[in-house]
Amino acid sequence: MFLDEAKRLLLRHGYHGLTFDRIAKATGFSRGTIYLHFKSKEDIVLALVCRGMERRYDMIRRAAKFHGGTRERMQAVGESVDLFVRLYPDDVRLFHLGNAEAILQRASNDSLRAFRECLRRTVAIATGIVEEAIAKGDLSLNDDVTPEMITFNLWAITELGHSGAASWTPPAELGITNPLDVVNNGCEMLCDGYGWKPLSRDWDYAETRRRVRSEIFPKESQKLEAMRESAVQCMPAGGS
Amino acid sequence: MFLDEAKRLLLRHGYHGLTFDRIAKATGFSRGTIYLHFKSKEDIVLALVCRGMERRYDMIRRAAKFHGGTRERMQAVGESVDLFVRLYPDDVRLFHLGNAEAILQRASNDSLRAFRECLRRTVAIATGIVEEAIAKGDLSLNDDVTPEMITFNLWAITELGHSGAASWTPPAELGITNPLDVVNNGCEMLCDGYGWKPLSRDWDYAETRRRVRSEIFPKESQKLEAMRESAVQCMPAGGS
DNA sequence: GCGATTATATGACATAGTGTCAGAATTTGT
DNA sequence: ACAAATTCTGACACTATGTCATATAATCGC
Repeated sequence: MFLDEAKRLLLRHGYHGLTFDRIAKATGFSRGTIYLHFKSKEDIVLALVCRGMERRYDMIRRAAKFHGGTRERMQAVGESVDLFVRLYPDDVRLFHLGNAEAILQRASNDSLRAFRECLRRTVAIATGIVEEAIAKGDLSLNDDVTPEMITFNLWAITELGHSGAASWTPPAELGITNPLDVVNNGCEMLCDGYGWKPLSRDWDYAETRRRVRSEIFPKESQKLEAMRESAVQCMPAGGS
Repeated sequence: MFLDEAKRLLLRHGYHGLTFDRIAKATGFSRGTIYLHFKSKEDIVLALVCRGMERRYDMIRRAAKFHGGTRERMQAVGESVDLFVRLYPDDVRLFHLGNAEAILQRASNDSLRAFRECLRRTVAIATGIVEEAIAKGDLSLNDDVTPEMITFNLWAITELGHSGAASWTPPAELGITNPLDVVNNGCEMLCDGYGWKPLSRDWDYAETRRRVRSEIFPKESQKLEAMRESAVQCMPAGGS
């Protein structure tokens, strides 16, 4: 498929290295043919982003069904994203790459709509959990605070942390050694700040995360373990 | 200057609308001349971003000197960024536009270094305040939490909130009506979560923000007021 | 099986932007 | 007033884009 080849080229050569000519050469079709499927190269990039976001959405949706308290379920959502980032770092890089004006400006309306729709659905899951927490009394907000605000802030920490993990400007260069831990800690502290019960000091959320992995994502966790092992075998003495 | 014209074109026509030809036409110089100053159009964009970031850095530095407790000073930093976003929304849009692989991939090493250096300096101010808070006992962190982590999470909320405010994908489309309030609330709750004293329930941080405005940014606040008034006069009945 | 219709694929063409460089124009120093 | 240094130019070679008349292949009715 065109998309797979485009993804390969994009990851290998970066945005400016992805051209219709190259995709044509690599797939054996002519340039004109590819134009029948995609309006522009930016359209291809956004299509790739959408494909990855749908996969992430599926994982988040599964996580949201975790059997536990509302804050545990939000934690499960966080854990699913963590897992996604570890399993598909390439997709995370694409998310960041695609979320730029240079791309969105030229993408087709259809792709753009699909993209936004997927984002909306994804965020809605989190907001649903917040609303449930309010309904159940685990969380109570001031009048000027909406459930969407909590989602947005959790989302910001998560998104920027993971973007940075994969490709952001000064990666771990200054102070941040493990972005995934930072994200987790930030979300936990933010929920504590909002007084979302049970607070982190009253509950072992690390244990919750382990349960999420074993109960909801056994296959994914296993795959991750396999990846880790093969990575260790590839470079046993550590990098530079 | 080339940069001013480039900024105008970039804001009006977007990334793909900015070309050397247009800058040349608009400034009266030839294309070749502009190439003597900038390696590529991406280099121009990054130079614009740097210019704006230096301005923001200056405001943040001034804010960090606010006379008050450590958490108040962090609040002052947040307020300075809030002010910056309101005063120079165009620059915020450029930050977001420039922070993309499509740009960074092609920028010159010099610009890139300047860009990172400015970011580092800016973030360092915040981290310094966190460290001082720890030293003074206003804040105490678990062993596995570093000052940089707090900075990073505050930064994530701020950056993404403001990016969204100016140009991000689903703007206020779903749930978020005033991104600046969201950012402020998120930072406050995050600090509360970390237990940074005095907690928001024990201190009137809205009053602190007012003091920051009048004591450190009187001119800027006045300018903002003037902008608000002229905006009201331009469209007195409100938009669609 | 066969002609007709529809879907899919092609590559040459016109257009637009990039980056370079030998040499022209201008400024500066004396 | 003249040479040296600086600044600027626009034509050139190149790469990529997006389009479209035409060719090829698949599908369908019979």
